[in-house]
Amino acid sequence: MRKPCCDKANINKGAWSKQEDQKLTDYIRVHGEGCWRSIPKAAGLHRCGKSCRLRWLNYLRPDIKRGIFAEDEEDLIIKLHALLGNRWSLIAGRLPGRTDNEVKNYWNSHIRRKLIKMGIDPNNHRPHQSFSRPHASSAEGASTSESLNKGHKVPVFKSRAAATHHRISFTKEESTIISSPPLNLDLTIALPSPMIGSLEDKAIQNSESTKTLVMEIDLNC
DNA sequence: AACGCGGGCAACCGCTGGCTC
DNA sequence: AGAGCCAGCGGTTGCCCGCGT
Repeated sequence: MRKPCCDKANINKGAWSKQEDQKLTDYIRVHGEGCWRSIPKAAGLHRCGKSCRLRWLNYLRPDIKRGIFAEDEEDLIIKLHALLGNRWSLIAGRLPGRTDNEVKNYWNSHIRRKLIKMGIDPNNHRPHQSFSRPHASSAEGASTSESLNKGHKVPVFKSRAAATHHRISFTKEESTIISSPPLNLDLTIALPSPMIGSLEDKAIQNSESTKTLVMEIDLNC
């Protein structure tokens, strides 16, 4: 049995006060991030380290972009979700100033609903009734990280892409998936391709190497 | 005006994987 | 080799607010 990450008796929970935010911000400005476990004590906060980390990363960091998502950001999230599944931190990494929590919330509250309305299964980005793989169809409602994170979903639809170039760095794994059949980005139905299966396998084989490749992708396709 | 309901968001919880000893 | 620690991640929860009745 693992020890709790902190002494729960002396720990504040719930919403952060302005004073707490200030203490954490001041501390990190002076000492920088890192060693979250020791930060609460050092900063004079009655919070657990995890809570401090979350507050900083999702709310207090100076480079966070807040407010509504632009259309091109939304398009990018959809495309990346088709590629990466529920790997929110990876998706957020491609959206400067956005946090994984924000992206996740936005997906669950806006995009997911929107896709369902359009008759697209948000879990596999395919139309609801057809072409659903057995393991994917079970994901309706509660999708498990197992089904989404480990199995790579292949992009089979496209949004009305904002006609912009995005300079994004991808891991080898991601770029393997991207590199061949070109992203069908028009919310149209793509027939399952044997090519795609082999690419998925290839991607999994390559996943050991996380060496990042920097590539330009043209989202106009 | 009061109430219920649903959406949005911040925060928590528990698991995982990497690292160290 | 394996046990323990830690940061990071994704899923889930709970609160708040706006809207409809």
